[in-house]
Amino acid sequence: MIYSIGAFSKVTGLSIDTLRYYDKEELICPNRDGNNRRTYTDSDKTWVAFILKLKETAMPIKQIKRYAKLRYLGDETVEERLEMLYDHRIFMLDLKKKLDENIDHLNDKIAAFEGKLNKKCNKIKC
Amino acid sequence: MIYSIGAFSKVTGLSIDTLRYYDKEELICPNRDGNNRRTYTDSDKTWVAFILKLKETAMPIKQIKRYAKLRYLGDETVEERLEMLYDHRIFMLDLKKKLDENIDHLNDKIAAFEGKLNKKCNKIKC
DNA sequence: ATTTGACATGGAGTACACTCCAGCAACTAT
DNA sequence: ATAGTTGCTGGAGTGTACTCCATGTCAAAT
Repeated sequence: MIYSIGAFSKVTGLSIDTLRYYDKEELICPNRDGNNRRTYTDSDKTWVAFILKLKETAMPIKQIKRYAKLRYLGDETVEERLEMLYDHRIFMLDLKKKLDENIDHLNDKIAAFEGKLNKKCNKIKC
Repeated sequence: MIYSIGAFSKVTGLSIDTLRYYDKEELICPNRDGNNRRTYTDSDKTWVAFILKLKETAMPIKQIKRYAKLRYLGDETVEERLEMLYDHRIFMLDLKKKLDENIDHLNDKIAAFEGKLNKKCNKIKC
């Protein structure tokens, strides 16, 4: 299956401008047809899904770009990419730890507020 | 305990420029001394710690600002702030879900890569 | 034949969250 | 008294990740 930029925009949810921006940044490198128009494949679709996952966990474009470069270089770069993924896993586990702590903190905060509200309610007899 | 902007910058780890920016944005509103210099208190320290937690979980400045406004208005705004915290908790739990999914996905990806590497190793007999 | 529509490019503009700088005031140490 | 340090303001500049725009090409529809 081959997609024009408009069709690909629809299936990925990325805007046409964003796709062109990603092309310029060499994040997603589509082929071109006889009229110099970008042609995207299903393999690009898989790749976009992965990029979006990396982005969801705050991997900056530059780093994704580095990964993309390695990916386009082929199988010889598997080790290097694996290293990147190991690093990213550490980053994500750290993020998860922080997030869990923050959720705990938020729960404490909410409990404190609820206590405060109850006292207030008692005072005004409701 | 009262802190000058420089001292407060050191205890919070926020740069002097950031503190002035947060003041301008009405996120942290320090008092001023006779020479119009900002004076921060220990209560501001607690507040900064909370702001940093909100920021760590991607709450945008504008939203923190709204919270700050309510906070400076005093106890009558507790209900409203509690609402914001409830919303933020939902946001954070959602973030956590996404993050957990992404970690799972990353683990799968890593496992796939490791399999690929092993095959390669077998091919070249190492 | 011309209009329409999707696509192309280069470059400007935007939002966010800072970060830096020029120019000035006031206290502090020598 | 002069230099140094710390602080003040307003405004400009930075990096990231888009987003928008003017202008132009090409194939298909009318």
